[in-house]
Amino acid sequence: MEQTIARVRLLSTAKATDREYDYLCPVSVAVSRGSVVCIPFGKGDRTRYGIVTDVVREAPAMALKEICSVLPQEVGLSEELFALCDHLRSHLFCTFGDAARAILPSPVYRKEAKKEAFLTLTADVVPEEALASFRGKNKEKYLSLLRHLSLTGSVRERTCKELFGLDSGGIALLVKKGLVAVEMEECLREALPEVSEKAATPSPLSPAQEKAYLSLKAQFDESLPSAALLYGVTGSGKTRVMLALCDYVLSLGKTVLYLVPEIALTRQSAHLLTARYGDRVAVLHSALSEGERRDAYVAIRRGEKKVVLGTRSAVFAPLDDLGLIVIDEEQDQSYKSDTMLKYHARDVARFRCAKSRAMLLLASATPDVESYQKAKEGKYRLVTLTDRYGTAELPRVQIVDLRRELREDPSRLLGSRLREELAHNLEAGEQSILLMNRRGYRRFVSCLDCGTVLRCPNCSVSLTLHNGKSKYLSCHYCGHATPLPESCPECGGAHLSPHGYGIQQLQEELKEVFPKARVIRMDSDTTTAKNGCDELISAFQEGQADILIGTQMVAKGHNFPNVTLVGVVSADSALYLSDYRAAEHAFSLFTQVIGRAGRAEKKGRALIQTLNPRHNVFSMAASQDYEAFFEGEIALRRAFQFPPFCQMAVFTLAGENEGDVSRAAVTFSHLMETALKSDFSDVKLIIYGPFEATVYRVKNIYRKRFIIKFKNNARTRTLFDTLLTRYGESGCTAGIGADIGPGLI
DNA sequence: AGCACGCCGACT
DNA sequence: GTCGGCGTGCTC
Repeated sequence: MEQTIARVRLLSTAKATDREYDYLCPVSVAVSRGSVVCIPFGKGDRTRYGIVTDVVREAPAMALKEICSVLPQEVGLSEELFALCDHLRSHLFCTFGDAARAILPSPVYRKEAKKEAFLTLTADVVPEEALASFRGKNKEKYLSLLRHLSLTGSVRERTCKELFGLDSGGIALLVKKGLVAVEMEECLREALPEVSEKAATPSPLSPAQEKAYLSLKAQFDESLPSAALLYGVTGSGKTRVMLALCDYVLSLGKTVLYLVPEIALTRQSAHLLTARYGDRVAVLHSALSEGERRDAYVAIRRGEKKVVLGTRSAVFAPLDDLGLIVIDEEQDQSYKSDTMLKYHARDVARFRCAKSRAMLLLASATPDVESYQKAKEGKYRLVTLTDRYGTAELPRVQIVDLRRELREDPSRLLGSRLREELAHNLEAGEQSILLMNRRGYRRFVSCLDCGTVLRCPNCSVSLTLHNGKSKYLSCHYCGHATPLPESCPECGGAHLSPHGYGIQQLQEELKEVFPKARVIRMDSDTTTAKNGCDELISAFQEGQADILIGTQMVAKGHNFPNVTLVGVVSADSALYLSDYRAAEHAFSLFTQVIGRAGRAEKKGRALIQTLNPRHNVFSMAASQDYEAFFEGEIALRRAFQFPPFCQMAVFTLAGENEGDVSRAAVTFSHLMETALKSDFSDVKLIIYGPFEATVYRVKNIYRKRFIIKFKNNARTRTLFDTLLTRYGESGCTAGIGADIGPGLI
C-alpha cells in the first residue's frame, strides 16, 4: 500500500550512519524537505533528532517506524541552507548533521541552557547618595561599580575583580546593603544599542570613496555571483563605502550579511548598522543566549530582518533574497573555525553568494595573501582606497632594539624607551595599549637543582605559573590546576624557579613602575566565556583605565579615540611561529597595531620592541606598504609551493593509547600509498608525515598528523572521502579528523 | 557513535 | 548456576 514516507538524516551521528532512513509521516502534521523531526532510532528506539531530506509516496519494502514529532517549520532549513549542508559535507568530510547543527540554533535540538551569575542594581540607585555614609577604603571601587551598573545595567560577577578590583567579599557587602542583586541568567542579555538619530543621516562620501562605491555598485548591478576585494589602508574609510553599498542593496529589496571578526567588534558595528537600519538589523554572536539565538533565527527566517551582523557563525544566518555578503577584515584568523566543524566563513560565503547570485565583498587593510592573489588573477575585482581620510595621519613608528637592555636585565619586559612613552601618556592623561603575543611566552617553573620542568600530568606541555591569592600552576590545554609545590617533586630540591614571561608578569611590572596607573588586562583568564571582553572594552573606552594590555584581540579594529600610544612588548614571538603564514600574520598585526594609534585628531605613536630591528616587515608595516610585502611573500610561497599555489590538508589521528595511535598512523599511511598506486593513481599529492602534533598530548589524548599538499578538486575530495571510509573499516581505534583548506598547522 | 546480542571467567 | 566482560554488527 502506498504511504507518505519521509527520508531522514540524523542530526548527530557517526559517519557510518550518516545516510537516509525512511520513516512514516504522521497523518496530521505537514512535513517537508528541511523539517526538523524527532524519530525513534536503533534497537532501543531512543529519540533522536533528524532533518527531512525528501518526502515521497510509495509502498515501503519493510516495516517502518513513525516520526514522533515535527518542529515548527520556521526552525527548519531553507532550500539554500539545505544545499549548503550538502556542500559542507562533501568539502569538509563531515556528516550532514554536523553541518546542520552549525546552522540551526541549538535550542532546536537541545533542551538545557547554561547559566551565569550577573550583578544588577536593585532599584534606581544613585551611586553617590547610596554610598554617602560609607567610609571604607573600597568606597571608590564600589562607586565605580555602581556607576558602571547604572550605565550598562548588568555586569558579570567574574569580571568585577578585573574591572573594579572587587572580590566576592566586596560584592557580598553590596548585596547585604541591598544595593545590588546577584542573578543567575542564561548568558548575556545584550540589548541592541539605542538608535541614535545623529548618526542616522550618513555624511557624504569623499571623491575617492565615491569612486570606490560606484565601482562596487556597477559590479553589483551585473546581478551575477561575483566577489570584490576592497583594499584600503587603515583610516581610508572602507566602512563608509561598504555601508553605502549596503544602502543600495537594501533599497533593491535584497538582504545583507555583514561579518566582523570579533564579538567585541559587533558592538560598535551594531551601533553603526542599527543607527542606519533600525530594527531591520539582527545581531548574531556567541554571547547570545540560546533562546535569543533561536528568536533571532526565527525572525530572520520569517523575513523580519534584512541585515544580519555577526561573527564567523553568522555566515549561516537564514536570510532569503541574499544580495550582499560583507566580510570585514577578511584576513582575520577568526573566520576559520577550529572547533568541530572546520569551515572557513569566507568559503561558506562564497558558496552562498554563488547559490543566490549575490555579491561577496571582502575588505581589509592587509588582505590575505591568497585573496590578493585571486584579485591579481582577476577572480576578485580589486577596488583600492589609498588615501587616509580626513585629518588622521599615520602614527610615528619606533622600532626599538631590545638586545642590549635584555642582556643587562633579562627579566624586564618594558624597555626604557617604552617606559618613557608610557610615563608621558600617563602624565598627559592619554590612554595606551600594550600588546603581548601570548604564544611562546608563558611562565613555567623549573628546578634549579635537577633541571626538571613542572609539566602537566595529562598533556605534553609545561605548566604555567599564576599569581592568584596564592601561587598556583595550571595547564592551558586541559585546565589542570595545582598549588606551586614547596620542593621539586623529582629531587626534593628547594630551588624551584619561574622562567618565561606572561601577560600577568607584564601587569606586575606595570604595577611596579607605575603604581598609580589603572590597568585593564584582557586575555583568556579575564574573558573566559568569550563574553567578558565586551565589558572590558567599553570600560576602557569610557576612560576607566589608562593602560589596556592584552593579546592580539586588543589590536583589532576597536575605536579608542583617546589612545595615542600602542606598544608591542615583543614582536619576535609573532615572527617566529612555526607556520608558513607567520610573516603574513606579523605584517597584518603590526600594520593594525600601528593603525590603532591616533585615529582621531591626536597624533599617535607606535612602539615595537624587538630583537631583530632590521627585519623588513617593520618598515613595510610602518609605511603600510602592503604591495611590497605581498610581492616578497608571494615569491616565497611560489618557491616553496605553499598556498595559494597548492592547498593544504591536515589529517589527525588521536587516541588515548599511544601505541594505537602509532599503528593507526602506519595503517593510514599504507591506505594512502595503496590508493595512490591503484584506483587513485591519477591524483597528485605530496604527503608529509606522520609526525607528532605541535602539542603531542592534550588531555591524555596523543595526536599524530599528516600534512598534505594537493589541488582541491572533486577527484581529490573523493580520494579523501574514500580514505576516511577505508580507515573507518580498518578496525583502528584511534579517531581521525580532516582539516582542509587554509587550516591550522 | 550507541545499543543490542552473544559467548566465556569469578561470584552467591 | 548467573552477573558481567567488551567483541561484533546493525541501525529505516
